[in-house]
Amino acid sequence: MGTALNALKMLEYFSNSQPEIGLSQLSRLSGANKATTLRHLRALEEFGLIEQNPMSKSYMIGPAALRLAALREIAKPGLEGARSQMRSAMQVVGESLHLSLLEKDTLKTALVVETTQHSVRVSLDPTEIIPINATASGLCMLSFGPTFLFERLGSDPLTRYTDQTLTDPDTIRERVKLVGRAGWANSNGSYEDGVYGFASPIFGIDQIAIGTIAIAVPESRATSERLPAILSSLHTLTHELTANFGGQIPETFPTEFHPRQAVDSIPGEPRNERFQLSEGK
Amino acid sequence: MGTALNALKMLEYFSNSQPEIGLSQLSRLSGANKATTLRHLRALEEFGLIEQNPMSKSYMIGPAALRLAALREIAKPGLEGARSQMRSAMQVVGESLHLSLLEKDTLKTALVVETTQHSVRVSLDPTEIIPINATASGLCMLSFGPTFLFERLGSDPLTRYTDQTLTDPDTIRERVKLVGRAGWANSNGSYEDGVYGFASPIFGIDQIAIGTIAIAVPESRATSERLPAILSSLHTLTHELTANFGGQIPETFPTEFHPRQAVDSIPGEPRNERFQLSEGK
DNA sequence: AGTGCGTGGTTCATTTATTGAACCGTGTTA
DNA sequence: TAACACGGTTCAATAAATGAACCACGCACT
Repeated sequence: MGTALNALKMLEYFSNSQPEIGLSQLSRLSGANKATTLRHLRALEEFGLIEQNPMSKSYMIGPAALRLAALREIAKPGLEGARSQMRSAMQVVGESLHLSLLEKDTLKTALVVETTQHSVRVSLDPTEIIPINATASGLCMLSFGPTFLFERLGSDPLTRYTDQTLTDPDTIRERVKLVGRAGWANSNGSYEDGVYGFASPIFGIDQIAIGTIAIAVPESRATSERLPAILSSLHTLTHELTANFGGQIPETFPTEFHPRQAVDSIPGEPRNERFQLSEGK
Repeated sequence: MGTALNALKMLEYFSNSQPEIGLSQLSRLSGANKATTLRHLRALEEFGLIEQNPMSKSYMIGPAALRLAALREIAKPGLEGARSQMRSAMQVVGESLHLSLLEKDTLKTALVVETTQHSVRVSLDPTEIIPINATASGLCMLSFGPTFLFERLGSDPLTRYTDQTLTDPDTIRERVKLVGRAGWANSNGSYEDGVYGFASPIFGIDQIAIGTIAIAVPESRATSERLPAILSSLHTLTHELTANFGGQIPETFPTEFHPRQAVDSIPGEPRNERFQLSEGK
């Protein structure tokens, strides 16, 4: 059941590393018979979603993809799509959300959705540049974003915002490693006192983060029982937003987010009803 | 025959003016049964090429389009695709081809493919800005491009390049009208003496020209018997390149190019073995 | 309240297109 | 020269797509 879908699935096997695929190879990859593979390719080709290299006889994604993408942008401009996804996530977790995108070499706020459920909320300036050393989003970007961000860490002095702010490049590198394993990052008052941040990456087509999605929780609501809900929202947002922007999640990316994999805690603070984030390390 | 293709054809009905379509309406548009329409949409939705607005229940192009477009750019970057299409056209007509794209408000050379079949050929400087009043490409752009180009015609003085160059805005407007009906434009030595130019538009997603494709013929080979071949090459190039850049041909665009619809001739020159371009007017 | 119409979506017997093993011709490699 | 992998084709068997009728819902107009 679902011939059309099976045909479309042929498109899944094209990737950055393998933009052209031959008939037999695609037949092997998809597990379908060579004849059916060919039929599917022909159908896709007629529509323009597949193009055959007349020399090598191998197949690649066709120009119709561009037309559809342009139409998509009309139907749902990138940020509009992101906004509605963030809104529905906001309904679930009841906290403010914050989408930032990497522009050149700085992480900039692209979209803010504030919670409508609480009067005490984290309000963020939408014009702000996100400091890479002081926020969960920044750690995420260092871990999943372009390597140059990580490499030149510490070449410029890191600004201190609160007494929790990380300013030592080496400790930041350590945390970034943990973020890479966990898939998400958190920060506790390292940018603004009383604000707990949780962030996960949004990937581009090349499986490198193009931005982050973050949930900001005021200290008063930062109880550990709410953490699983936050993380699961974050996880689905990473997938939805990556899809929304036309990106691709790396295969190595965690399939779920574990509360115990937090990278930041409040040193010296006794375990209490607040997030106990680093006990599992 | 071709279920997958029928499913994909559902995507054809989405447009700038109609980015969201409901089930019944799409069923009517496509002529397919409502049940099959729904099945197709479901298949496309599962792949991500269709997304349903949960509120209005109507459908729109999905985020997978963006992913595919990004893959397409990897497999065949826009200009690379254009180059190979121009090469094969060059093999057919045996003349130099010239792709220009509108950048801001000037028409710039993007790609030049010179003929390999003749030693006498038209060579074009690839860094050149194409004067809109003196070339076939310019006339095409005025006719099919953004309206502001046409509207502010004559607000700046028009440069004269040869004694054939058009510098009077009113006569240019007259020619542009003809080009709009014909679908293609020609120029005879209005930019450089001895060069016959033939151009047709390349359309963007909004059915407005984003550039032009031109064939440049040296006077020595400008015989009228070669005109049909040139025009048919131009016509297929308009379609291929428009597809290559993800654009869409307007419904009103001519389905073929007629030699008699030429807009430019050599005033005063007797009819001879050269192109007799305006005799049909 | 009721009536009619348009909507999105479902059902199931009928029809029709999809499927895949085997096959062909060609080019490459050993 | 022989074996192999490639792209592509054939055709009987089969499994999937199809569409008329139908349902439930919402809305506008009497």
